[in-house]
Amino acid sequence: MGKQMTELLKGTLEGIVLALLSGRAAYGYEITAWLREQGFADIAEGTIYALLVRIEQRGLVDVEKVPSEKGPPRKVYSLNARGRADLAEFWTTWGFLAERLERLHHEGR
Amino acid sequence: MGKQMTELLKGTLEGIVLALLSGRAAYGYEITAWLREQGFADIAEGTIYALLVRIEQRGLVDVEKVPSEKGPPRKVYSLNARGRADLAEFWTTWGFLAERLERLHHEGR
DNA sequence: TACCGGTACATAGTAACACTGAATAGCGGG
DNA sequence: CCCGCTATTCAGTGTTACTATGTACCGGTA
Repeated sequence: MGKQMTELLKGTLEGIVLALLSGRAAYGYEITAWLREQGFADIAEGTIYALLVRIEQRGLVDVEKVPSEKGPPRKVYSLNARGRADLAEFWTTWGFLAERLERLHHEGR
Repeated sequence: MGKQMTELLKGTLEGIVLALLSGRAAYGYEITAWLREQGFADIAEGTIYALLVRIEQRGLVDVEKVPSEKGPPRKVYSLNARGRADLAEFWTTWGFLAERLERLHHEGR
């Protein structure tokens, strides 16, 4: 993956995962697979698991262990109230940034 | 500044500065002031100077020392060919990300 | 039985970046 | 003569994503 993408993902990736979880509960392996489908081909599993640990420790998600038919038990994450508040704040921050970049891009300033 | 903004700026700030320099040459103090005008109120001066050192060492900009009437000499940065190539790549990467986030935001997935 | 591939999670170490807080230095005005 | 504005630099810190593994459970197959 490009170095630029790596740096741009810092901060963004968490928002992406929170946004996904706002739609439906999911577990790490599933999230990784979904990201790959979305075109984020090279996001390492370890990255996602580390991110999930972080947002859990910050109290943004609720966790439930669910047995799997095909392997070790899944840790299913779902967004709670604090997570939704954090996501809303993320969209605000992102919107601010995206607006300014869009302007920069098209004005060629 | 919000922690989210701090993280979102990683990678983005460099693109912003490169975009600015693609329009006109500028020096650190001036860039900081311009960013504040654009609404990035709390970007530390030290951050910009460190960024300028980085892009200079990567050979994305040309530097010229210009005496100032009001203080120590200015280091004026201008985008060169490699910088323009890097900026183009940045816009591609940014576009990919922005598109996916826009979709996530409006589909509520 | 023994092995392998797919599922699923975890972690130690590294690199990159923005921030904090301070120091240095030139210049003009009160 | 010091204060404020201009202008740059740097050491130390925290956060994040990546690399590279390791662990573990399961079903199928030779």
